[in-house]
Amino acid sequence: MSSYKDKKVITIGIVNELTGLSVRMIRYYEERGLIFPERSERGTRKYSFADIELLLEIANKREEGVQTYEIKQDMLNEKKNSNVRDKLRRGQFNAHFNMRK
Amino acid sequence: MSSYKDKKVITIGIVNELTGLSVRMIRYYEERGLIFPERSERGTRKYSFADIELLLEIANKREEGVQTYEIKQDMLNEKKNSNVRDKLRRGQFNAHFNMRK
DNA sequence: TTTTTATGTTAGAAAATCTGACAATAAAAT
DNA sequence: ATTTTATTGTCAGATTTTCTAACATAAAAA
Repeated sequence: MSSYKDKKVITIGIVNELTGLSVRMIRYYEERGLIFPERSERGTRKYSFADIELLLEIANKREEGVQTYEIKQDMLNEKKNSNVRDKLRRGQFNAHFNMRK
Repeated sequence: MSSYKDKKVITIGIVNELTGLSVRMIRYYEERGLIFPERSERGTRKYSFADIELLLEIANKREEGVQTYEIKQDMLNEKKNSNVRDKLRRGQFNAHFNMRK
């Protein structure tokens, strides 16, 4: 279940070191709804390795000129697709499409 | 190679949360040579998930009344044994014991 | 042309960490 | 029985890290 990859334990300074993204940009991508760090008791941000990988993908897309808004849409689509795949995998695909037949 | 488990990216406050050990104790176990966090540029400690697991083991042994010195010796022995296993696995066992035959 | 996006920078406050020291108790060693 | 070592806690002052909010600017989009 909760693997190391998904545990939110990394502070923003380390994320900066690991991604090369400025602290400003890391916060901005949060503001734009691309990442969702947790917060400690008194408000300091905590990221996971998964977040870091995501930030690296975001950085790549940004270098290609893709805007944060589009990146977000892409991410939402991917999530939707993976949900569909989940349903397929669970054999609910037919159940869904043949409900009334 | 460098998996998430071994990357030193976690600050001592988070280690405290994750292990329940006081910051004082975490530093003390370092002083006693049981753990080896890395340091950031200006000196703040950075731990890995592996370090955290080790700290939990240390905490267990301490609760059983084992002293840090003994814990360290145990760890050194385990390392030695795993080295022996490595050599065995590499087929160097016989080479070692039959050198002069 | 006006608005939005994407960053940088700065300022002041708050949070987190560091080292070193002193204290106290328990346990071990002599 | 006395002395020493081990294991924590706490405190103080300094340093580092992070936070929010604001202002600035160039490029891109509308």
